[in-house]
Amino acid sequence: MAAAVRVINKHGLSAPTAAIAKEAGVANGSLFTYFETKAILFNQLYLELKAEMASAASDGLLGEADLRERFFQTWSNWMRWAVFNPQKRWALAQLAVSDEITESTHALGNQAMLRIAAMMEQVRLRGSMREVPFPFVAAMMNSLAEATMDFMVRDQTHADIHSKAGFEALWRMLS
Amino acid sequence: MAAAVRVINKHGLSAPTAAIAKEAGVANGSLFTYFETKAILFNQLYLELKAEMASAASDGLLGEADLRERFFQTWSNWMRWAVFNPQKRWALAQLAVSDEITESTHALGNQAMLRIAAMMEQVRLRGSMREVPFPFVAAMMNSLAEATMDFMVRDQTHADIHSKAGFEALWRMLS
Amino acid sequence: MAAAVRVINKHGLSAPTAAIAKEAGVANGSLFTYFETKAILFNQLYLELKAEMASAASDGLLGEADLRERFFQTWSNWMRWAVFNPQKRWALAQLAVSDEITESTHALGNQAMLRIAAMMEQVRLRGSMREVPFPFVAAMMNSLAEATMDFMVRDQTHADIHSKAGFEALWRMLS
Amino acid sequence: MAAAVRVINKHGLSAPTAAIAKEAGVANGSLFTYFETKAILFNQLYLELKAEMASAASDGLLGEADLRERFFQTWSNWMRWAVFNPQKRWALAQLAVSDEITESTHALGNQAMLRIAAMMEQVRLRGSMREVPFPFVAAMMNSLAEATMDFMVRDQTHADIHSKAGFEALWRMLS
DNA sequence: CATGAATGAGTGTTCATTCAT
DNA sequence: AATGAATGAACACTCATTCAT
Repeated sequence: MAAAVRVINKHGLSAPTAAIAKEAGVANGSLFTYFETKAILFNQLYLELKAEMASAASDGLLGEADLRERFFQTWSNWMRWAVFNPQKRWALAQLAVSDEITESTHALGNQAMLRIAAMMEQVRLRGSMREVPFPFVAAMMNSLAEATMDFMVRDQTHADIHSKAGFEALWRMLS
Repeated sequence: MAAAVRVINKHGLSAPTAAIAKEAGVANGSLFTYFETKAILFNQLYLELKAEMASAASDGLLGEADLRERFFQTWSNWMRWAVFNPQKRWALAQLAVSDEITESTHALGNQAMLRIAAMMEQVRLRGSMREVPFPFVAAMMNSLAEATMDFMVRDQTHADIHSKAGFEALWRMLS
Repeated sequence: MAAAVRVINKHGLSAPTAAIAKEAGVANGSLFTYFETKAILFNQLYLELKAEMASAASDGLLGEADLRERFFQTWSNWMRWAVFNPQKRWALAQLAVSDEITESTHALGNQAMLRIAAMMEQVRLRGSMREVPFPFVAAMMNSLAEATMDFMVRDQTHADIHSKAGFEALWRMLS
Repeated sequence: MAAAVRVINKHGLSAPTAAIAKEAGVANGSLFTYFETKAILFNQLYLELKAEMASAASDGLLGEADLRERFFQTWSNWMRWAVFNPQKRWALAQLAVSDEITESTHALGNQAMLRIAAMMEQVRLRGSMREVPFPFVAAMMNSLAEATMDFMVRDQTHADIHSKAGFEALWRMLS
């Protein structure tokens, strides 16, 4: 998987399976012992990366803090993961838009984000977007997160400022 | 170009040039009379679609209305174009994330969005995001637009409601 | 023809007809008004270059001088032409080994060399190679000439010395 | 390699890799498992053929015989190889003038001829060409050999006579 | 289970030649 | 006669996948 991330960063999604195998230090064909298909490998990688990202976001949450604080901390974790794992993030972003990732994989991936989504849900239900369908709002949150990550990676010196700005924009949107 | 849009919707960006040529009703090699390279074709297509989208968004603007109204109308036009041209939008979205599209093409594409960006700028400068860099805010607007379009296309019955919800979320974010 | 020489020097014998036409300042298809086929163009070019080379070799011959002197002058002219027309010579050399040049073209090309051959013949008939078939000896002379030209072009500073050495080798061979 | 020789004889240097693969009884793409590139295949083939030719020439040399005899035997072997391997020789000749063969391959190829060259060198140093640069003389010897081979192949009935005539011409030239 | 050579369909691109204007 | 857009066969090379060892 780590090898796949590296090779995807070099070659995009057209990364040859042979290159991935080589990077992983196994033989050409061995890759297909573990993943019947390139598409299967990619779907699995997508889930793994999404899970890692979600888990990183939920890291070290203090239960007692108030909602905004906890939400912000989650958001910060999320953004930090992106900045410290640019290769993984890039691979994840590429996979997310690829048509190799099936509908059901996308659905499974969203489940990994459940804890973050739940937090957002609390904010949403008491704000202006209470009538807007949950998946729509979730998609918007995601898209703001993506935009923020992009900007943080591009301008790392002010990464924290951008992260904060992104969160505040999200919060305002949900309020 | 139209043929390319159709074939990209069928095959993704790995659409064979031969398929595009056939769809366009010309010979295999004729495609390369007009576009030296597949990448050149894609870059040009990206610009064309982006321009069409931007122009559709700016359509029939009433100069006298107040800012929010004019912004909303632009947004509505934008969203409507997406809903009525799902294939073009899909192709555009695919192209936007492709690494075949050069930096300079992206820059040129953004120029097409100048009028929309200018409108957003007016809102931004008098709101909470006045300190946030313009390109960051533009990226956020774009990402909200994308999310909204996705949702509208998926649930066309309530397209108008979603469009409105998307706009209001954007407005709140900028306020 | 001149255009063809230039383009052949750039691209070898796989020189696109389109490039030749462009270099000649005529349209793509016009080339085929004058030469039905690329092969026909090449055969004609071969003859033209060979004729030019032969004519250059025979230039300004003094009838009164003795055989060796006249032969040497011819040889010198020949070599000089090669050094001063490296592009033409290169094209001619390429064409000579190409399988696009027909047997009959080769035969015609040899006729252009008749005056040089005749001179060689005089030397041959009174020397050690009097029993060796004429075409064989002609081929040998030619091959020595080619080798000499190559060396002269590669080391132009001592072109004259190499030319002389080549001639003397030839003369010794024929003696 | 043998397949390549055969196909080059049929199609010239524009021999399709697919044809070579088929002739070799392997799949289209397998060829590229062994030779990354058509050019690499050709360079390698050139070296192999040149080495074979050189080795054939040096075959069964008697150390005791005098220089002229040994040189003649080498020459005879060389010529015999050409007559008995016309396809290989043709391929080698084509490759030698192709611009696919790199400078360094040519250099390596010449090393294969070292033993023959050394013998020639002995003759040269005691004869009229002692002042002429070695590579020039080597090129001349080669060109005479080529001319002789051509003639032998064309008129096989008198192959031996032509071979002898060629050698004597060379010897005279070097004397 | 691991290997890596073999496969062959598929791809972007080139180019000699044609032909309507 | 001149044009140059159109043609489509041809080609080198790639790569996911298989399978004998």
